[in-house]
Amino acid sequence: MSLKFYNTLGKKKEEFKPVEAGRVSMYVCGITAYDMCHIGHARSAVVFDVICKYLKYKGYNVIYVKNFTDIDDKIIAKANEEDTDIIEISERYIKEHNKDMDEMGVARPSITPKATENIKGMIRHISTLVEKGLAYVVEGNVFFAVDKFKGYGKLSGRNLDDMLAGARIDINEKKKNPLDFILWKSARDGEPWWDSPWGRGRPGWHIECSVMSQRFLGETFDIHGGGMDLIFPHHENEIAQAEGATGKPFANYWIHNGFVRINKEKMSKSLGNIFNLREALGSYHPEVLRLFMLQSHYRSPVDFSDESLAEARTGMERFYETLKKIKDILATGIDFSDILPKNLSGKDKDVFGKITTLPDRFAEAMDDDFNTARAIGYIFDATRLINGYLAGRKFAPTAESLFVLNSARNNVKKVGKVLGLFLEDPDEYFEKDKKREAEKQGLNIQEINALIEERQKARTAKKWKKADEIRNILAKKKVVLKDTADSTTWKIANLVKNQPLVR
RNA sequence: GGCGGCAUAGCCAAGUGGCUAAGGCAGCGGUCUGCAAAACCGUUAUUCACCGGUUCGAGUCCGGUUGCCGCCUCCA
Repeated sequence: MSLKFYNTLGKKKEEFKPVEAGRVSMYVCGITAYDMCHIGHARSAVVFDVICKYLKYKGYNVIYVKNFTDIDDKIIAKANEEDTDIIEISERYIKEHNKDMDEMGVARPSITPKATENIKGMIRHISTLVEKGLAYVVEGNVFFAVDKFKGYGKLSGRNLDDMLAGARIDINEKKKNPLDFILWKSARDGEPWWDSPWGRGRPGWHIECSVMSQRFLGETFDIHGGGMDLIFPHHENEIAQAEGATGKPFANYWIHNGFVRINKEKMSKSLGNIFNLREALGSYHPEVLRLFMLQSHYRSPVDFSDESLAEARTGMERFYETLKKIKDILATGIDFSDILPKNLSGKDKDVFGKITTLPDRFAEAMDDDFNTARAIGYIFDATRLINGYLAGRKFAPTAESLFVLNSARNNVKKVGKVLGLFLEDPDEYFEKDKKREAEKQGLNIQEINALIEERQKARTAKKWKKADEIRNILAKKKVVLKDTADSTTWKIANLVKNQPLVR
């Protein structure tokens, strides 16, 4: 099967052909380290995490580079505010970023370069552009001359004339063309600086990505990614810088993820609706957040709300309920090590046959522009199949059925791993969920357990009235009980609108 | 002003020329259960914003209309 995905450069889905067979080189624009991550950073990270994991799942050897921007106006401003230096600021937020992303189940990229570790490379690159006549120096600043690079605009689908006609370009006296962008900024007082052929200064924003990607991946590499907002000007400028210097194609494929909205509004600082990732992780299991994000296509906008996240929690519960049932049945310890697929018959054979197609269906969906939404649909199908098998009157734990359930679980977990889902032990998952929800809704777990214990006594004595009374008390607190023959488990129902997403 | 995207059931959401328009949530009916919960079964879009066109055939392609959104300034 061949992988196709949407290439922003060609504006259509294209078959993926790596530069070097069996290897994929991928660069994604990371964060500017000056503040805590929000849910939008998380979406981008999850999207490219899944893409990277899927490429590996397909057998590619993937080198994934994601940078940290650690020199920038906002970092400098923050450092001044706190009377410290940019290193301390960027190191702090890189640490926080890593902490959050680790919790989100985002695997660390192969290489995470920082801009300040690549200044020499940037200076060399800028020098090349100046030598080639693509850049010019004005009072210690170096600008890229946009009209000297004929491909300018090919990624974002613009042309210079149209852009010049646009009203919102800041006029900088030093620029020959208002669309020219800065490669090297001369240092102002109190700013960090590096020596360069043009005097003391620091790099412009775009140059770092051209230089760091090519340093680790070569002049031409496979995939370059980032958020949709980066298409213009950032990625357009990266192409101009890189191809201008080398004369060779830069990245062959460009992938851009869609944006996050909060209650149907754009998430932005001015609207004050930034959904902080640390807070999100306090309110929702990371896999709930991932499931929600991955149920939409990566290029579509995704709209966070407490309702939509509550729905995702319900969905995640469904998966883990099934995984829990399988776990419990497997715990009976019946030995199924001698069972072969050809020994199966009837329902066992039927379910086994269907469940083993899951990885193929998963790959079919993922090969089509990383269609995680469709892939998740197939996992829901598989879940219903397993639950139906388990709920059937004829179901009994036998060597054959344990063999089938074990295969089912392996298949679900195999594809789940690519999406970063079902990584938790089911009992762990529900324990964590209870704790998190109890805290969110101000409930005391000890109290709940005490009431359940009291009710259990009533139940064994068949005092149903008393048992129902306690059920009702708990129901008012959104505690839902689940009775089995000799015990009771519980969970907390979704309580939407109690907890505003963004305060 | 320029460039681009989206519009599919109550809600979310797949679907990019052709078998019955995935899947989830919510709802309803049933099975199971002391009662519940979960699960399962059944049910919920003759129709894909609207109007034309291309085609044997369109949610899917083309043109237009309406509505929503993003980028063009730092932004994932």
